[in-house]
Amino acid sequence: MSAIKPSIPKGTRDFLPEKMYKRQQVIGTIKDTFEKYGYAPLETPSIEKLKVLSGKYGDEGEKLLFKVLKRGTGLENLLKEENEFVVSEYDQLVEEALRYDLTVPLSRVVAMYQNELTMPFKRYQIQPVWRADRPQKGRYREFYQCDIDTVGTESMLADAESLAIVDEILRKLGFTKFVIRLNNRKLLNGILEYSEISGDQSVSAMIAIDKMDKIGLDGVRKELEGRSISAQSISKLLSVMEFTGTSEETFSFLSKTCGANVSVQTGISELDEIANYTESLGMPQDSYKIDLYLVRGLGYYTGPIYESVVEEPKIGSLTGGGRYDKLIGMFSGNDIPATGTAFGIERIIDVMEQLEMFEDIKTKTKVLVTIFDGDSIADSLAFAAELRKAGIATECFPEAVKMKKQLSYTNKKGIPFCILIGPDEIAKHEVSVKSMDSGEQTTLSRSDAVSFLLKNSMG
RNA sequence: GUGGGCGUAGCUCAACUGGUAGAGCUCCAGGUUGUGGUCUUGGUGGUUGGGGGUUCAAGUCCCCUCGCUCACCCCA
Repeated sequence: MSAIKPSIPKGTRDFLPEKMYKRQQVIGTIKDTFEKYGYAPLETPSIEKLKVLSGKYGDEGEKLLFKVLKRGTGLENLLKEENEFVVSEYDQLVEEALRYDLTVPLSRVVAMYQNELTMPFKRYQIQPVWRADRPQKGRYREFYQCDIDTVGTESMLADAESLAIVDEILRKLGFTKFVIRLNNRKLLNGILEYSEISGDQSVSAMIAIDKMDKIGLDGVRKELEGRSISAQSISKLLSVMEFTGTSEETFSFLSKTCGANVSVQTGISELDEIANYTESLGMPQDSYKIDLYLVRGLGYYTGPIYESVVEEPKIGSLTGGGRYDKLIGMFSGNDIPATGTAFGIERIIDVMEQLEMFEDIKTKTKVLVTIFDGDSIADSLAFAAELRKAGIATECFPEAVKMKKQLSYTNKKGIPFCILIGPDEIAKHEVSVKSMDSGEQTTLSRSDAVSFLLKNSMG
């Protein structure tokens, strides 16, 4: 038998049980919090029409779409030499693609089911998404996203709630050193207008600004120069961007310098509103900071934007989101405002592993019932059933092999207790309970054993 | 798409300037036929990613190719 060398596609992973327990723990915490705030679950198909996805993620994002080859294109015939295969239209080859994020599918859903959904529509969605980029640390081709979004309200209260939820979840998971960077696309646009940067140049400038945390202020300056933005604009832009201070100080500085610009003014008041609401919601005010350098992609954001980052280990953002008031309109024809945030659970888990924030769970089984020999199978199975009836996670070894082997299994699986039922126990209608931790073993009546295990294996 | 690093047992890795492929862990069996985790003895396990070249001789040098990985771009 010559085996195929087993492997999985790059950027994908298998999640073995020990890892799944960690993932479930994180996802469970996130889901519980979402529901506590009134968000309802939604799932959408893995594949979407290419038309739905394309044009939403910018040029770079477009390249990263996993496209699905249409059936019956005749492309297979390319393998036959005599066949000449010509495609005149791209969509002859592809009409579907794998979901790239959860926001665009949501927008599609809202547009499709407008009359069925009660607005404002608050939903959460936890599903895998796919991106065809080169994997690297903290970056995969298939990964899960957890999104919450509020659709149908322009209120900054919805944005503030997103921030509060991010803060609450990160804390619940055990993060202490994180910060939510907060900015506003309107504010950014206004600052660029003030700096007399417009059109293609403003997109270009935003890319440069976004690199701040990687290349520093001088690096940004060089980037801007390299992108042929006038010296005058650069100095005007950086004179604003350079400012550091508290939220209030930043707001008043911006009002003073470029507050005449309408976008700047709107941006500031939106952020100011958010700040007030988060405070009322009881969110610690040092959890976030205004960060004028935050840009967040170039797709569909129109208002407040935010992402949360940890200082160590060095990895991209853990969560990210913002307001996108125009996206749904691309499907529905009329604009429907929306805001929301995505949790990068892969990164959250990676970081939690690196910081050793998990308690290791090897199994959830509390008791293993051994099988002494062929004659005792019925007794073992019956007692296992009794334990399960009492709510104790119990497994029965599936073969009447040597005790040594059954105990070794129990030990390796990390199951805390095992039950031995041999001829002696059966005769007296008893069972022996062995603690794998201490090695202590006692023989009890069956009902005593159940209550003993109930007491010692819970919690 | 661009640039670096690395591919040897299931896993982690050795093998001096080319000279008979090795160790630890895992796994299996025994020491202990009703008892794990420690200890101890033995055993299984390889076309050195693949192909070609140089050489008396290649894991080692050269070329090609595939794969993994890190960084850039971009992003969760």
